[in-house]
Amino acid sequence: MTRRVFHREPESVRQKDLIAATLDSIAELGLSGATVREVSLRAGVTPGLIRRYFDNKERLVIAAYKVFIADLIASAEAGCGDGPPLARLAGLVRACVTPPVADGRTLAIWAAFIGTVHSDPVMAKVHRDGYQAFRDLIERLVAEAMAERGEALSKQRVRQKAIVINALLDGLWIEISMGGDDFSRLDVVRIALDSVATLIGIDARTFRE
Amino acid sequence: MTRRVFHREPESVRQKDLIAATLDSIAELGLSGATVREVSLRAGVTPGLIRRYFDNKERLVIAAYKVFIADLIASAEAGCGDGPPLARLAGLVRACVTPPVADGRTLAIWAAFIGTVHSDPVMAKVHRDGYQAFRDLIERLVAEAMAERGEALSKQRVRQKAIVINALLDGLWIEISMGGDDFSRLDVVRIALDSVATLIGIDARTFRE
DNA sequence: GCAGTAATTAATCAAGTGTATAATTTCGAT
DNA sequence: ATCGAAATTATACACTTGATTAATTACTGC
Repeated sequence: MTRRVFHREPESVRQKDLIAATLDSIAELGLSGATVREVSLRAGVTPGLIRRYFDNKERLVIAAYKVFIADLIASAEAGCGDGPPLARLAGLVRACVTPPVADGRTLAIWAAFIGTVHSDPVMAKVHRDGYQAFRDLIERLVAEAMAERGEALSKQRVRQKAIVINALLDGLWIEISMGGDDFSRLDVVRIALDSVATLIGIDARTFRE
Repeated sequence: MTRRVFHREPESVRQKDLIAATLDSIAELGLSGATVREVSLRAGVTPGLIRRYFDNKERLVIAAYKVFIADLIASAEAGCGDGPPLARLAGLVRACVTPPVADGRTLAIWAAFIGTVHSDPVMAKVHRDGYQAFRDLIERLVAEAMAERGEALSKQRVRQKAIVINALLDGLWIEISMGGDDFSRLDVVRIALDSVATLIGIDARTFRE
């Protein structure tokens, strides 16, 4: 019986491949479908390698969660561009309600992970860190945007606005990604922008640029 | 070796007990922790009974999901009271951001279930039905509330407002239930009410009653 | 009281899981 | 070319899972 041929890969690409295979498995089969065998199969590798690179399956999942969240925030942040604050805030809003952030696959993976947060302290920490990073981003943008308009708000009020905007974006993101509703992409962006404009008390037309 | 003593129960109460045990298991241990053995242990019963009353473990989980969603919507609906439309909408908002709807355990169970929706068609249907029921409720309340204030909106605009309010409530619900932030209950209700008032374009003071 | 029926238990099974380890192969250094 | 170290595979193990079935028990109607 001849063994299967294989070729070596540097540690970084093997890790990346395994994480990608993990996220694929979770997206298609759910967390319970992301078994060691399924993941290694998708990565074109045998189960033993997972142990080599991640020790545990648990650590692989955690690593995958970290990468997933980092990519998600990076996508959102990339949508901001580098214009004036108000435009950056609008860019963030748009990014949150359009692919690749607002997307069925993304939501599926997010949902699978979220389901573990309450009963797994490590996953909880990963979640908390990512969540805080995102809300800090919003908070910063809101503060700068209001300052740009000459309306300096107290830290308290900025924080409250950020909380509400964050909640709205989260909710819209879920609704859109779930795909139950049948609004076109343009509608979605307009609704999101108008709502955020209303919430921070500026003119919708101004905000739409 | 003497067998353990047991007593018979009517079908309805056994089913209810098993479902309750399932939800408890999921809340504390996650979906993967809700094994047939764990559930039957919590229900004070042996694993065989699950098969008798639900055929599959899968059907038990689906039944539990249905009950969970129905209870959740019932809680929200109960918060509406039976006053005028605007007061009912305010009641709904308050209910969504306070226990037992906004609550760590509730969120944990919801999250666990949500993680299965994308890869399980049956769970997806249960979710869709519950989601639609909730948004219909909001849509109805918004329509009546606006009519009460003499501002009759087109179906389209009511629908859009309902989508946005629904998203905001979802997002706030998640934020609050997750418990990461440290706002007091009064703040939460006020923030939610003010935000919804702003979104539907009425005076916040009026809305707070 | 007693018999019969239905609920419940107990025990077992096959399949799938994560993990461990030894055997093999690849590939760079020499 | 070849040797040696490191990456990868193959195999096996112990355990947990959901499912199945036969034996037992509790309750109902008479």
